[in-house]
Amino acid sequence: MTPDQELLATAALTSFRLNGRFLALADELAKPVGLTAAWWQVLGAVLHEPLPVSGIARAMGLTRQSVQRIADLLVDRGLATYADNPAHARAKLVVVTDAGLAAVRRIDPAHRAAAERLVAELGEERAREVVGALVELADVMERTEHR
Amino acid sequence: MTPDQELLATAALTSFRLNGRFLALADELAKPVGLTAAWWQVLGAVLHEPLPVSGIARAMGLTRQSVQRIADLLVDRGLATYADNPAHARAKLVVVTDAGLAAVRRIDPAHRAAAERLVAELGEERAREVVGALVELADVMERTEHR
DNA sequence: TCAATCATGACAGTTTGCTGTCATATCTCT
DNA sequence: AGAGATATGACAGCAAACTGTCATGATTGA
Repeated sequence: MTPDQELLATAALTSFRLNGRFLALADELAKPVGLTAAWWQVLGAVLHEPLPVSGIARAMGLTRQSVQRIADLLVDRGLATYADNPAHARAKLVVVTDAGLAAVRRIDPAHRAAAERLVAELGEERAREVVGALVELADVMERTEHR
Repeated sequence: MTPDQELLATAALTSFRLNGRFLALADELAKPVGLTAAWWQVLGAVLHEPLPVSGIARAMGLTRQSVQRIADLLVDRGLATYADNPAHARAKLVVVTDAGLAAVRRIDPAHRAAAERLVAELGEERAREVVGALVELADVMERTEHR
């Protein structure tokens, strides 16, 4: 493999590892509150502004169908509801309910603790650099692969 | 959310996005050769040295069961075989066959092109920094969360 | 205006990875 | 040597994301 290929391979394999760790952490944080990582993620996407399913999917880089499944489950559990969308008859808005908001709020202390642990480990400044690099890579991947 | 929480949330969401992009890219590269991203990954893990299923799982940060499933499929398709492991009666070694090696080799040109595109986009030096940051973050996550 | 195109949700089926459990092989320690 | 701990594979079931397809609501352009 060329050096460039090695770099890409390392990036990909590391991204897979990292994804696994973040998923595990999210599940760990969400579980005590009765949520899964996916549920938390969808709830988080509509905390500040209600969005239709397809909008959530776009924001998270997932397919409509995946998000639809989760959204239906959330509504079923009373953590979210579907509200009429003035701009679109079929695309109802996913809105967090009080119960959903309360659940997300209960994750907060553990979430904060985990965040502080991570930042402490890397140092404030390095932590920002590292996350910045992550964002830059994701942006480039999205721009590059889309065509 | 505290600034630390925001940073963790950004890192996690970006990691999910990035994971999706790398997966899509890997599938795109592997598909013309009749492989999936997961198959390619497992084959790649045993290209240089045969490993038992559990060893592959450890190397990739996955569970034994996931890898076992893929390995069985690979053997079924003749891309790998199970060889006796002198060190362990039950833990057979996964070995790439000629067909498996040929498949991986056929991915090479597209793999190289994709790698060059990515590095060109970021610049040689920045690309290394970014991947370094990714590795550092993954390492910290693994060290931090494991207890 | 209205026909063609696009966006959205619903439904079905597939893939991949996970957890849990069991039986057995290997290793460790006294 | 042998008991307990650990590693491994097999099997079953579940969660989450994907692709494909269809019907219908929105948008756009001639």
